[in-house]
Amino acid sequence: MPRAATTTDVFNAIAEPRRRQIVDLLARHGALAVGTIVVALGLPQPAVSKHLGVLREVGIVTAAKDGRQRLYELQASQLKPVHDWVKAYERFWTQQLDRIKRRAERKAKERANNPDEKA
Amino acid sequence: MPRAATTTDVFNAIAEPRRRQIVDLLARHGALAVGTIVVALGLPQPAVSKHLGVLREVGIVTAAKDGRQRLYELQASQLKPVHDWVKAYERFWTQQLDRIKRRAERKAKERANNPDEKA
DNA sequence: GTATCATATTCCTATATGGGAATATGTCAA
DNA sequence: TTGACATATTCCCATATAGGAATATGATAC
Repeated sequence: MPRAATTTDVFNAIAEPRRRQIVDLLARHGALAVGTIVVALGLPQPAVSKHLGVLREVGIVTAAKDGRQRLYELQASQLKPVHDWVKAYERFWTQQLDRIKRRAERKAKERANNPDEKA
Repeated sequence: MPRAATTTDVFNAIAEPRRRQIVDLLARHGALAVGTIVVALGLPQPAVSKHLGVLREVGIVTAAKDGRQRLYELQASQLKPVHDWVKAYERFWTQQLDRIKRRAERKAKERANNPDEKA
């Protein structure tokens, strides 16, 4: 079996760096025309259209006609499954940071109590 | 250009549902032998070994020899980039939930004030 | 209608799968 | 050494790209 299609779920859709760039861009600027994205990312227009097609199929973006342009808007809520999954691991690095922080504070306190002691 | 390799970055590595299952399993149970994962997920052993190989290559897991077994341990901190990226979008659905909640509360208050009014 | 602008689609290609089967490697036990 | 056990690797295949080039579609202006 080959790899699952990028259009089957959000995890596959955002595995592509360019698609994440498009998402980021739409998050910063609201709805954008394809041409704007083309200019912003410096990619060929067909490439952008294809990536938008993938994002559209999984629901991460929606398109609205506007004259001869098409405005794409982010539907960020579709990213929630990714957030939910990875959030479960948040504690692993925040704990790590906490440990480092506490150790640093303890060391500082030791230094304060014993100013002449060597490391 | 084909799709990027699953070993190029964490986003690609976790795009595979089975690999996320393995990550979840290791998160719940600490270091596990390959055979344990095979039994837990009901996958063929070579499949599990291959997925572990991908996860190992991007650093999400590490392997330690233990007799004739190999114990795989999660390195959850490697998932931080994913969390960092998607966290930026958290506000989109929490805001949404806030709005829904506020609206529900407002409606409830209205009903309390006008018990006989129709919807 | 015709030319033009904006976007989507099609066709092609090289490549990266993920699964299954078979096999290789490595380790321990007798 | 030999055999059993645990895991990794190799080979093969069907499928899904992502990019480039060319073209199709759709809307607007003239």
